Amino acid sequence: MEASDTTAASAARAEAAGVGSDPSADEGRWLNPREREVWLALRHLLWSLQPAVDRQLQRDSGLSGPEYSVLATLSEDPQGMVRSGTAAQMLGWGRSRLSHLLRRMEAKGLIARSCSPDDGRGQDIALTPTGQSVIVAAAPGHVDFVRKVVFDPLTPEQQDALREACHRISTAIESSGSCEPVCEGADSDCGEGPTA
Amino acid sequence: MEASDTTAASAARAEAAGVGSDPSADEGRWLNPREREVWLALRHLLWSLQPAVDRQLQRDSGLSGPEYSVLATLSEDPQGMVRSGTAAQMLGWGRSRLSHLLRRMEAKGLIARSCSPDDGRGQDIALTPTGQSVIVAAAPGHVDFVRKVVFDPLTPEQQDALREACHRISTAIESSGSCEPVCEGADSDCGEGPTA
DNA sequence: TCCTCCTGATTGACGCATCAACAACCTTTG
DNA sequence: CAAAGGTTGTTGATGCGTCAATCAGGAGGA
Repeated sequence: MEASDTTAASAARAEAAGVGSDPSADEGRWLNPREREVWLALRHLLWSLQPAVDRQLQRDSGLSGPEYSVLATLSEDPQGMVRSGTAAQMLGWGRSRLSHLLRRMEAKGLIARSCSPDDGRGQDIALTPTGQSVIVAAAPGHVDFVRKVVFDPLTPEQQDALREACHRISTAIESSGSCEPVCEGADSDCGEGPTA
Repeated sequence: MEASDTTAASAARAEAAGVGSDPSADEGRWLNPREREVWLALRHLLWSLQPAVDRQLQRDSGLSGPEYSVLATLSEDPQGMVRSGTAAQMLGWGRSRLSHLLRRMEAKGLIARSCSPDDGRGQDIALTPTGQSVIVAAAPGHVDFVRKVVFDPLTPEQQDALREACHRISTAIESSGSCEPVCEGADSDCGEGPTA
């Protein structure tokens, strides 16, 4: 199984080595065994779910996870056309990240970029027919996969508990400072389609 | 908030566009609103927790997340020295990934590599004094951060529910095929120190 | 011994994310 | 109108992960 890193053994070793800080001071310090199991389970999920989703998309549709997210975002828009910055906000990404990705996706013929008529700085991102057919073909398999790995193994009560826990942790992260990319985005409603 | 991609609206649009597959056939199809909330919450966590942990480490200790994991793994070993392949297995990583990372870490003076005496192919990875002091200095802040964002906002019952949900999803992923890197690893016990 | 096969580890190419400039374009203000 | 300042988006450098190819060392069989 994976290495741990949050409990007491190596702390003792660390302090024995003479560099650790005061053992009893500061916060609650190391995780107890029960907490450690929680953390390991969560970290394991973190390390496996996203790659698994990406793999499924790549294998079945030739799309990377981020590419799917962009296509899905566009496909959900009534206009089928979104300002670059708006898309970045909807996705909770930085402009730079989206720009790099859009360049690659444009080269693949998945999306098209055009200067916005009303604001010369803006870029309108639109789905090409290719992109349209790719996302439409990819979505059902993606949703099936999510259903299979996330929803099928959990009871509705467990699902709700998971949602609540995720919310609480996300909130704690946001109020802890160390975030900008994901947290800056608006908390408006979001589309309803083949969400990545 | 983020784009969705797993529910019905864009499906309708997709099918209206004439490329979607049979609407009523196949599996359970799109997520309902409740499920969608669960999925969005989970995905939000996926997108925010790992980066937040990485940021904290980078800011407070100048370490990347993976670097911390490697140092922690080494610091937990009684010998303070681990075979490269063993470490890869403990971390649930591919050899290649670890090799690239070790090269960079060696350049920074965090770890040292030496050929294994008994098996000429093997590499013994050891903590340098620098690496030792870096991990010892980094661990408390890392654990504090994990405690603050994951454990403080949850009741013990919620923590257990989270653990259970993570386990179930991870299991589903593993039995769904699309994984190798994380899942190949042994499920033996794991260390106890400053787990990343 | 020599050949084959397996395993351990490295390398190079590529996709992707982040950060720090930078360029282009509004918009506000004097 | 013109200068200042804020947006919007792009670019280049760098770090990181994956994949496929490769090299080096060890183990078993003729």
